[in-house]
Amino acid sequence: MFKKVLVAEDLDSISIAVVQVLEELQVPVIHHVKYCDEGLLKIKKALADKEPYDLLITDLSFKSDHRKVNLNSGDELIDAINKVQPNIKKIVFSIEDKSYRIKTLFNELGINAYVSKGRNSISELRNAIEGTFNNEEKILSSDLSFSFNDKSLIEIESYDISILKLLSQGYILESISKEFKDLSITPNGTSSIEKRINKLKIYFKANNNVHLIAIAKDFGLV
Amino acid sequence: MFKKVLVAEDLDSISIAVVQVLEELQVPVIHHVKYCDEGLLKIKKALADKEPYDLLITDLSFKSDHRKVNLNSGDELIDAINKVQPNIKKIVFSIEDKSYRIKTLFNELGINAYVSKGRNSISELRNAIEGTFNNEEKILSSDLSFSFNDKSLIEIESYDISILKLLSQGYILESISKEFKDLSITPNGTSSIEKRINKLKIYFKANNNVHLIAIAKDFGLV
DNA sequence: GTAATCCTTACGGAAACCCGTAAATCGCAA
DNA sequence: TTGCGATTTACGGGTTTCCGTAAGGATTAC
Repeated sequence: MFKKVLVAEDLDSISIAVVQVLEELQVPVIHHVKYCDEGLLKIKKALADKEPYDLLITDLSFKSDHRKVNLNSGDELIDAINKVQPNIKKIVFSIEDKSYRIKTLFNELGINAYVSKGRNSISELRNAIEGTFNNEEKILSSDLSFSFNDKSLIEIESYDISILKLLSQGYILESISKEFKDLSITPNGTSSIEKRINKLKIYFKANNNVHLIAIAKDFGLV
Repeated sequence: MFKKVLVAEDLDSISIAVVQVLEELQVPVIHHVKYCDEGLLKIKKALADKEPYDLLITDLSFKSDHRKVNLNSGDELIDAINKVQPNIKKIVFSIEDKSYRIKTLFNELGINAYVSKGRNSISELRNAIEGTFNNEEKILSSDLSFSFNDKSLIEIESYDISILKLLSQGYILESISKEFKDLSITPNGTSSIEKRINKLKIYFKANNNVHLIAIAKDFGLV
């Protein structure tokens, strides 16, 4: 079993249960942080001491409070860790259940397992830890039923996300066009952007822009 | 201390910790349900058996799964319980931290304490349970700093929420007006609704309707 | 080398919005 | 009843979205 595990989870009510699972699995060294920044520090320190962690279990969303932080989310934490210790095993344990979000975690951040917090997530988490230790690939808790071949949501690319983001910030078509020109993102004609928004509206069955953004928010795209 | 407590919480990772707290407080009977419907059933059963619960601790949001349910949220559960056992003490334990939401829980559903899930929520929860037992009123976990006299968000009433809801569902002004006429909600002229939306835009510093809905979503108003 | 296709951009009219002003209605008190 | 103030509704013009059509440019097929 893993020898040294780091848990990044802000909610104390949840971390208790996670640590319990690790103890049951006889992991000798279990560390727990409530902020992403702390997590990165511990990883770096352990590397410098030549006693690196072999597993990270992290949440995605962290509450913000008075404390000023650099890393705001589990995504950012993983990204930062990948730069210093890319070979560490990574399990994400989060409430998120949108396939779009989860797919990018596997494909872009190279996580080993995803467990969604739910009614039986503790046993799912245990399975994921054991599976990861046995080098299984792309472990998904069983209540998530989407397939990695499902092209439906993966077709929505970062270009679309950018449009949705700007729309949700109150930009009008013309401003988006200008912004894209400044960032040299193409296509950037108002008409092309308009067409793309139209496709999104058809795809999401939205009546208008307002509706579209509401749906995008529900899907966690922005 | 309380004699019989019901915990309604779908995430197993959290309920473990909540039950632990209750055990530490020497509560003799602790029951736990993962669905709101079950919760209501247990309350009714206990009443019929003349052994009613004296405390309810519930989450607000419950994940939906294959199971068909009547009650979808903690709000609905509390509302239903209030109809059969209004005198039961009620503590809400949720991630939600928007003052608007929390105020309505106290004012309209008559809860006794609100604890927001956070980095030290377990001790906060313990305090809330003890405070509720000692008949303290309107207990709020300490990381929530808003005051009940703060008029800023409470001014947004259900009328505004209705408008935002319909907007987020893709309704145009005219449709909203018609809908309000059907439901005999006044004012219902397109112009009045327009004006109200305008106020909301000023209040939330939104550039347009799209922006407004994005903000409303972030605030958890819809 | 030409044609077919796709992608980007442009244009125009109708619908919906945005925003200010003016008229109508309602509640209340003199 | 009358008059006043506040709220609700109506109206109008400018802006943006919405949606179809089409021109220009790049890539691919033949």
